[in-house]
Amino acid sequence: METATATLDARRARIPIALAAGEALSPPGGAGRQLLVLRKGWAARCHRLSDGRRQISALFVAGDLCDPLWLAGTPHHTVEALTAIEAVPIAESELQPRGEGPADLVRELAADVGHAASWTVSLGRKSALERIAHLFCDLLVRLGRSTAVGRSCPLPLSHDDIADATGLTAQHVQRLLADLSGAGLARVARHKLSVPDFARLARTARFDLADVPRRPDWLARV
Amino acid sequence: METATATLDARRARIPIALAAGEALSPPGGAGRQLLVLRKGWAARCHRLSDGRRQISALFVAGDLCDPLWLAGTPHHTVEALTAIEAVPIAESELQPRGEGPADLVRELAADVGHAASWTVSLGRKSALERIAHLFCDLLVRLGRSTAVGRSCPLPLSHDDIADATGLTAQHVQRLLADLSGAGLARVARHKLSVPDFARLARTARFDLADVPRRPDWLARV
DNA sequence: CGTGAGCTTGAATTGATTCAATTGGAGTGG
DNA sequence: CCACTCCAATTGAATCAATTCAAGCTCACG
Repeated sequence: METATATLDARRARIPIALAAGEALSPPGGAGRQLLVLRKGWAARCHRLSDGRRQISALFVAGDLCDPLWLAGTPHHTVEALTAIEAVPIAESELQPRGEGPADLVRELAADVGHAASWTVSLGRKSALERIAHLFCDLLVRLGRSTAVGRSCPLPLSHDDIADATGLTAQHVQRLLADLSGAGLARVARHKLSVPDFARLARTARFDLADVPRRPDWLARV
Repeated sequence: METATATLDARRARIPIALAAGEALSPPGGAGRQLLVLRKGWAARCHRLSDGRRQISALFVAGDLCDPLWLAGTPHHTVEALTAIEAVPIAESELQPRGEGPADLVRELAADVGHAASWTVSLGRKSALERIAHLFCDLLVRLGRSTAVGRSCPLPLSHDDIADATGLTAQHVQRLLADLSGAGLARVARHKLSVPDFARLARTARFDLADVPRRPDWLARV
């Protein structure tokens, strides 16, 4: 009983980490390997080639476990805050399944593998327009804005960010955003994404809902 | 003591699954979720878009855990044998960390996420030539053929397969293989890949060894 | 042998990039 | 309140990488 209370207190005492846009996130130190649970803001996992080309391989939004890749060993990438960030550290040991706990880190990571695979499909076989539409669908779903008919969500991404996530150039992104807007599929203005008809956007993106990992409840409670 | 022996016997009694080239692998039934450890042959995780476009998001070779994605839930992809296959089932429970066991499935999956990210970078930001070179480097390393200077490995992939893994067309793959061969970087003939100078190929591919998951020892012992 | 899948080659086309300005908007300081 | 700056967004033109379409070719296998 005392131990349980102590643990609870320790959790309540968890100190949030705050970062400004542009700063880099790194695995918090402390006993054992640690990850972050993103509370507020957006972050991106960035990879840079020797000649400067950049690719974003994952976007993190509030509620996401960040960064699963830190569990694999020496990171060869950076995680950059795209907006002001607030995050709380969580030890790997707290994420392991134990006793009655539903802490299914394995399922979470497997879902991440699936999510990464769907980006692979997008980058490998979809047209530029489909890729951007796919990205928007993915984000709407993950932000929990996909159940209503008229949908919108914040989109604190520059054209450069979108380009680096979709493997395009910022100029081409700009042209395609104009196309999407003209077709009434999606409109981006002032860091806000509006999608009048999600199903139609999903169809043009050939987007599959099953590819997006649903967030496990236990993560929100740590 | 008796329990340990029984477990050992059960493991020895594990019945290998054999499949011919072209057949589809599926998660073996039985108590609990099960995966396969590939013993012989090659397989590919394939995704198909509604209009027929195909993307390969992972290649599996002997020793690989196949398919981690089965742990995530309803699979929305297929795993196809590219050659004749031999594989043994393994229960998820056997892969969980327990007591003294080093069965670190979490680390394994995290490494898979990293591996997927490196494909994302490849597809998103590398040229067609770099992508193919990247694929070859990746395979050489995973097949354990990367430590010598003159290297070669079996390559039971058609141009179509390579194209679907790299997001290109078979015709373009053909032209680039000719280029690679002409540049003395890699030669493919009769289902065999030969690389005279791995370091040079890795450099043109901007390939990073750290992106390739090293196979944990315990997997070979199940 | 004959046959067909996979490989090879060429020419025309397209989707996306690159380069080069120009415009717009938010923030700063006078 | 207005100039000034800076960065992001927009637009156009030229170029390029990769695709598409269309033949042939080769060779492993029945």
